[in-house]
Amino acid sequence: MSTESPNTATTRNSKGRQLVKTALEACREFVTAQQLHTQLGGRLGLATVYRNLQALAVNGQADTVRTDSGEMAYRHCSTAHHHHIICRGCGATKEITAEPVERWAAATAEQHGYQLIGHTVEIYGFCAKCGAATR
Amino acid sequence: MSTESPNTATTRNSKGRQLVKTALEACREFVTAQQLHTQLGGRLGLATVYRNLQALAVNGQADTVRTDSGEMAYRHCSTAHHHHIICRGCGATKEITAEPVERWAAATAEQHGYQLIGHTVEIYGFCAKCGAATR
DNA sequence: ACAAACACGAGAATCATTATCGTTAAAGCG
DNA sequence: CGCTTTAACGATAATGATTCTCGTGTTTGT
Repeated sequence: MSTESPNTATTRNSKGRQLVKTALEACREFVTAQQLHTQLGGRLGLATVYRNLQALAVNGQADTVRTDSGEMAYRHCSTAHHHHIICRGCGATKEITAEPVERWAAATAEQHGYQLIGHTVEIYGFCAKCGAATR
Repeated sequence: MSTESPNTATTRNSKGRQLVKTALEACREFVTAQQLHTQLGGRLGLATVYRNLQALAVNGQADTVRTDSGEMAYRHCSTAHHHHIICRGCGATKEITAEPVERWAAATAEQHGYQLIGHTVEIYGFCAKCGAATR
């Protein structure tokens, strides 16, 4: 080895690595490992999809979030991103932009001496319809 | 039944309900169902702990987040809350206050006709130490 | 082209969470 | 106050996502 062994990430330019990366870039949205595996139609083993997604995340080439149901979702990094507002009643989801938060996140990271990688923002509540039904 | 059946939430004032609620209030922090169950020392079945925590969450008496490892964590609602900035290198976590975001969340919810219940905000990056090691 | 190291695939193992179902105990009523 | 109804409990099985294992196939460096 040269200077220092990197980390958990994969290093080779293998079939699986290519497929996962390409497929992830093709999706403009967050996808789970399972979805990606299905989408690849068995051309790649499930475990391999997991491995490569993790590797991409570690290498900073993918962002990760947790879905509502606790699954991990990945998205290719350079995609313009947005956040969600979720209704606890009917599950309706709207995309929202969060520019003030983006700025705040950057500033806060800096304040604490962190190099910003990413952030997670979600708002949940009751939408107009469900809010009315609740009262 | 009287007017309308509520929802998935528990309605009775049962042993389990009491225990879970009290234990949750005692913790000032987020706890997982498993932790709470352990903490109760088997005085309550695991499934029951899950049931009651969910019920509290649905009733708006508890907030929920997902831990880094994907587990669900609950916290009694009225606790003053904060967010976290997490280092992807060493896992170090700092508490941060996010007043601007709180306000933004409230405003955004209103804009979309939602009754705000809660939100999730997390920032991740590399802390000063790990950031230096990476470059 | 060859050897060594890494990545792959298939399936087993984990672990949190949910569902099942017979039993126990609240709540309301006569 | 005892009875009936029905929600909640407990133990355990089932589910589902993710991780691990290990033998085999590929990529890389020389």
